Amino acid sequence: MTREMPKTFDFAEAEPRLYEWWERNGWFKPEVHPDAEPFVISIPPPNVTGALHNGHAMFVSIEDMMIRYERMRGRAALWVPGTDHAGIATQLQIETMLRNEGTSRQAVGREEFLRRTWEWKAKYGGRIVQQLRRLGASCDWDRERFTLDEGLSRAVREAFVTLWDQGLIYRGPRLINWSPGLQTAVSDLEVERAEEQGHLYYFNYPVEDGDPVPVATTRPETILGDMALAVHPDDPRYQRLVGKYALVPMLHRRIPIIADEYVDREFGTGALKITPGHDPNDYEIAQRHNLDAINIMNQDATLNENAGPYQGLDRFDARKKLWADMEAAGMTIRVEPHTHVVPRSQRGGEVVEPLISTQWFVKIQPLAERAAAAVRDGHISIVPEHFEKVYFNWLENIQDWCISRQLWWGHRIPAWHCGDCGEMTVAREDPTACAHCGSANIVQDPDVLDTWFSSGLWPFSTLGWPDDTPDLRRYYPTSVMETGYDILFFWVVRMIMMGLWFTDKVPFRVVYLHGLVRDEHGKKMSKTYGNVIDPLEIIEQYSTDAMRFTLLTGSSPGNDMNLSESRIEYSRNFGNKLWQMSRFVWSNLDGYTPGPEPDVAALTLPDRWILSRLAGLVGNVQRLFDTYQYGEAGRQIIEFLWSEFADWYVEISKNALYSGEPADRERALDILTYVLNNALRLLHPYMPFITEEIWGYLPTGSDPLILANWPAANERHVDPAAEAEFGNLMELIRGIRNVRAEYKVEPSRKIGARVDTGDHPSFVADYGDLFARLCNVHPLQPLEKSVPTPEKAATIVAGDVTVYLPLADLVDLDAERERLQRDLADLEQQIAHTEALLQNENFVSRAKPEVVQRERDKLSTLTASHQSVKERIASLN
RNA sequence: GGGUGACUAGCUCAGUUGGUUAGAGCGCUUCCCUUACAAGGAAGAGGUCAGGGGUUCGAGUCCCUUGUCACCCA
Repeated sequence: MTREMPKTFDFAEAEPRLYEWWERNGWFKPEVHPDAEPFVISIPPPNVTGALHNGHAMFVSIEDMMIRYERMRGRAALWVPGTDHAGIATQLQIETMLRNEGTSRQAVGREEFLRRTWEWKAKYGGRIVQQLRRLGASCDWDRERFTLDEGLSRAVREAFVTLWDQGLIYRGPRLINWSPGLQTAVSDLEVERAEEQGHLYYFNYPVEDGDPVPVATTRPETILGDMALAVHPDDPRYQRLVGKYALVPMLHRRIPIIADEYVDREFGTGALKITPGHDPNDYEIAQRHNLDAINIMNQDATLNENAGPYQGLDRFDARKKLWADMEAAGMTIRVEPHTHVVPRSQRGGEVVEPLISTQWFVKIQPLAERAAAAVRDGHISIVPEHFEKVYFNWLENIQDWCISRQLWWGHRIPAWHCGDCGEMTVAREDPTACAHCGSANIVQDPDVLDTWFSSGLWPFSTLGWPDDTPDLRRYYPTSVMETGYDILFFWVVRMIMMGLWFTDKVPFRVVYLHGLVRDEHGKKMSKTYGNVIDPLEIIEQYSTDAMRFTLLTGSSPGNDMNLSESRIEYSRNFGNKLWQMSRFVWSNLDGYTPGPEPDVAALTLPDRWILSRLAGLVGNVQRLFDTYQYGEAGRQIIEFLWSEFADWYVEISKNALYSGEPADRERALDILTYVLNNALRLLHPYMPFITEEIWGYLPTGSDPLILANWPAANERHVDPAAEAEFGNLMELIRGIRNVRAEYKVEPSRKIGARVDTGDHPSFVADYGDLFARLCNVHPLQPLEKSVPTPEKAATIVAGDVTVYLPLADLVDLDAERERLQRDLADLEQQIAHTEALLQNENFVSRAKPEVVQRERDKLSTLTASHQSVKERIASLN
């Protein structure tokens, strides 16, 4: 070997270097396998001005693993990267910036505001993308897209105009969620509802020609918008009132008293004020009873002219003032503390007001039906499967989608209002005249589209749609959509709806959903708690590989993951272990040239054992990858490498390496490099950097690991007999170590060992050295059956092999008897269990033959051990 | 109110074709700086898999049910 392999892996130096090397050589591009079947993922586009968090780290880890795996399998793997303009989030950032400068978006105007936002994007837009690279993301950066770039904007227009032409987009006044702070409508999904401590206000509602009715409300200011009082039709308390009229407090507006089964007789006073303009349930009741709705609120949540004397007051001030006035008028009864559900904006956090506003909507039902069918008919499958139920449940109850936002940062709605005829012109190209009357007096609608409208087109717009591009033809539909379950409705469902609608194809065949990353005790990470783990800090301290491996092996599909630093440390430790075992192999390579694949016939038992275990591992990993169980696959790889390869095989190989026999050395190196080579390939999608670096030190040929072939299980290496026999050896060795520990034999003290080899006449010749190395014993001495067994010796039994450790000065015969009795009892219990199983005719006849055989084999081993232990105890008595 | 999931070792979690004596990390006990690795090695302790019922030769795993918790939707 020409290059010295350092004592430790300098990840901080190597990770950026390797990434740059891969990218420079074009290995992230699908063209490395020009004629292969494509495998495509569109990245969930992060907010263009955002900063990396654990959610990003999670999806990058999973998606990069999928991409690297498929690339190694020879597919034309394409991971399309990009970013999202994130309307509200970005606009908020710019507004904050302007506020800090002492100005505002209103003051600078729309054009200047957009200029500033693009400026900001140019400055910070690259940050998140650089951070994705730091995670090792093997995206094809030449295909990077941004939701507001020219091509994607055209896609948005195409989609909007198509839906409009199909009559699936309409504009009109509806009850929507209004965010007063952001001054925009938001969709149902962008509103978060949580229980909060508030008050329930009881008061007497005046009734025309009658006694007042007690009513309770949580939002007194909405009294000003009341359009009815409702009672339950079967409520004897209020039946006589139905058909009469009530008078709105302070405004004296006359409103009907109606009967509706929606009213809960148990809640409050059993009489319900109906405010259709400011409550979704009231809105529905009002529609049933043909009641009008009036809006009492301005866009900034102050009250408007419909609020009479309260016009101009902020909603919460109005609440106080109105209540004070009612109190003065003797109408109030009492105020109780009350827990109720408050809707808040997902972004701004302020209380969202339901109010009636003219907005643009997508008639969603036809799209939703196709989306549901695609999953129902198996054209798309969701992993884990139970999310399919969640998906259907949501689609069944779906409401029309409010797509207009009163923001400036986003795709402007391609609709022009005519100042002359009042008609609307919706067009792909900016029109100069009204399509209806030809007037040039047209003005574009000021609203922009919901960000999710453009993200809904992402899987095909990024590939060139609406143009019929080569990329679209080759790489669409994409293969897997991998993202967090928290945006299943926001994004995944909309991509499916829009994909089917505009391309007549599913946008992807598989939806893989991961869970949320929480802190080590399952709490949501938040700055206020101070429990945030910053992925970039983790990467700096522990390496990208450690971060990725932790996320990938610590999670299972659809389940939240608790991320703890101790787990990351463990991943780091494993990386070091991998480096060290590789370095050991490397340090023995001098003069070695890899021959053809190891010839099974010439191999020793440990060789056959490790190859068989490797073949089993590869088979298992394949099965697990096929079913998206990446976490379990990773755990099996680590287990194999650490607990089997390093702990056993590498140790054993030292005998062959240092024996002075060139053939032995050659053979051991064949196996060591073969196993390591395969393990590195299995591990590459999890820990791309350290595996690639190690690969470079081993005789692995000229290809980089990133382009190496994914391993296939070698059936010729499967050797159950070797596994069983070696398992027996392991049991003996562990037994000897155990005895040494129990009798407190100093680790450095070499002790004698005599062995009754049962049916293995060559046992001592074959495995003597192995025992000497692994449990520090003098060369094994065979013991003939006819010769009396050593007196003062500890005994270890495994199957028909018995090892005696003559520890005259240490062994206490009573203790030894007791120890053997424990073993015996344990064996008897197991024998009883196994015998019972085998005596059960149903088991023998109905269980799979291999299961029955396994039990039979086990019983015979147990019986042999039992026999030996019993004899030994007898001889000690 | 509708829906979904979770409950396994002290803590955090794996455990998907039902099949050895249920595993890991951290923590705990004892010992060891053995020439790849103390970010390590060796030996251990620790669980009636939330409770109950059922299907099955066999259940942590499938079904029903009760309880507790979490999340989503209204």
